[in-house]
Amino acid sequence: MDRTRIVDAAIAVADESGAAAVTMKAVASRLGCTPMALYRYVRNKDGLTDLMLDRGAAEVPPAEGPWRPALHALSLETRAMIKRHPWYAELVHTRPPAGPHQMGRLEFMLTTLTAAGATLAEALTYSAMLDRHVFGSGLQEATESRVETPAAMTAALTDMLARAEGRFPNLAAWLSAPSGPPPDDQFEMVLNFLLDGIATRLPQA
Amino acid sequence: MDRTRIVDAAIAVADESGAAAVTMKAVASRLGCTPMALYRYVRNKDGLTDLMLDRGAAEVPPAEGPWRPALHALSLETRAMIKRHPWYAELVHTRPPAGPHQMGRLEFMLTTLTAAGATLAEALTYSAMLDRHVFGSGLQEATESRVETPAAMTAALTDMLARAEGRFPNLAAWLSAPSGPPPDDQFEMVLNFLLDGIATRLPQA
DNA sequence: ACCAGATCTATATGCGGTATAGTTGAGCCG
DNA sequence: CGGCTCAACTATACCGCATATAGATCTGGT
Repeated sequence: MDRTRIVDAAIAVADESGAAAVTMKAVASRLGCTPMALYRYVRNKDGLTDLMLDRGAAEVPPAEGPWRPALHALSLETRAMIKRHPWYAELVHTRPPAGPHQMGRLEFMLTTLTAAGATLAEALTYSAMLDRHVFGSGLQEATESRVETPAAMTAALTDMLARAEGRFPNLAAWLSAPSGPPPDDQFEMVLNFLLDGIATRLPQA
Repeated sequence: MDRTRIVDAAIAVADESGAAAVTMKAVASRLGCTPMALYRYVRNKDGLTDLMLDRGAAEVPPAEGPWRPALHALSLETRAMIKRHPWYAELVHTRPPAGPHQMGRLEFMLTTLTAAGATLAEALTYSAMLDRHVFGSGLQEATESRVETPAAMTAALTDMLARAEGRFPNLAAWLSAPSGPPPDDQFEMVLNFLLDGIATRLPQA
């Protein structure tokens, strides 16, 4: 029994049942021990969360090359990681990003952007901006897939239409016939908005 | 005693002590009653959260005019509301936006964008994108102001530099001398990136 | 054989939300 | 005016959570 196995178990629980299911008891019972046994290897639950988050960050490979394709790839890789681990988007906002792989990932973004001519402060702003998009999209999609089950949506719709006769025509129209590009395309589009914005602020190469 | 007073009390608690401090007991004791008394007026804690969120949305005035200034103003007004109520950014991701004022706000964005030539699906995509930025920025700033107290930052910095000799030079440089534009300017910059992106996709007027 | 420390278990505390079962008081009806 | 009813509120209890504290067990070293 060691840290690694505990984090493995915690991630397994989270992958299967969501961030809220990660309880000390759940992790312990998956390892066949008592909850208190975990505390020999982990300071407390926040510490376990930190380890989970850093493990997620470790799954994101950096990409070499010019800043734009590199950051584009990093964003997609991060998004892919979040798709494998939807809990990541729920937890990342609850803890500071102090794990070594999390810091390594940020350091990579900073290096890439400063190499392209950004100041350090600008690089941080841009990195935070990209991460907000990546994590925010992930969180929204995770939330939607949990909340917008057809039954709930239909119920909400009926309720709303009944109560607010015609006050929300656009909303009602969309709810009665949801449409739009798939999430990956939306993600890509906004990512390009952001990268375009960065491009206009970098010194011309 | 009625719903209004309960939501007032809950918001007061959250304004003073953060979202986590909003407990049924805390709200009740502020009203001088027992926690169970609240359940006569509120289905459960999620219901109270919904009411708080809708009250926040009610504080955001819509803006008339062409789509770009209108959405720009709406974003700034929403940001201003979040500054008054930092808990908003923490809670908005935990519940579906089903309150009437929340729906009204979204309906306003959809109306504005479709009037400018966007399809309904595009309008939803753009609205979600803008909200991600507004709420994400708010959340990040709220989190930072709670976590990045000088003491904690210095501790983390020292720790990190000691352990990871030179592995994160950019990060270390910034932590030892934080710099950069104020949050409002960063917010404004990214907002303009997003509005620029929308502009390129709308049919030319 | 025995001790010390590491590892794990058992138990208990306190805080959440909330179900259930009173209790109280105001109005109404005979 | 006494008693009924119902709404509003309180008291208590339960469960699940993290985790403090105090054992128990096991293991290697002398």
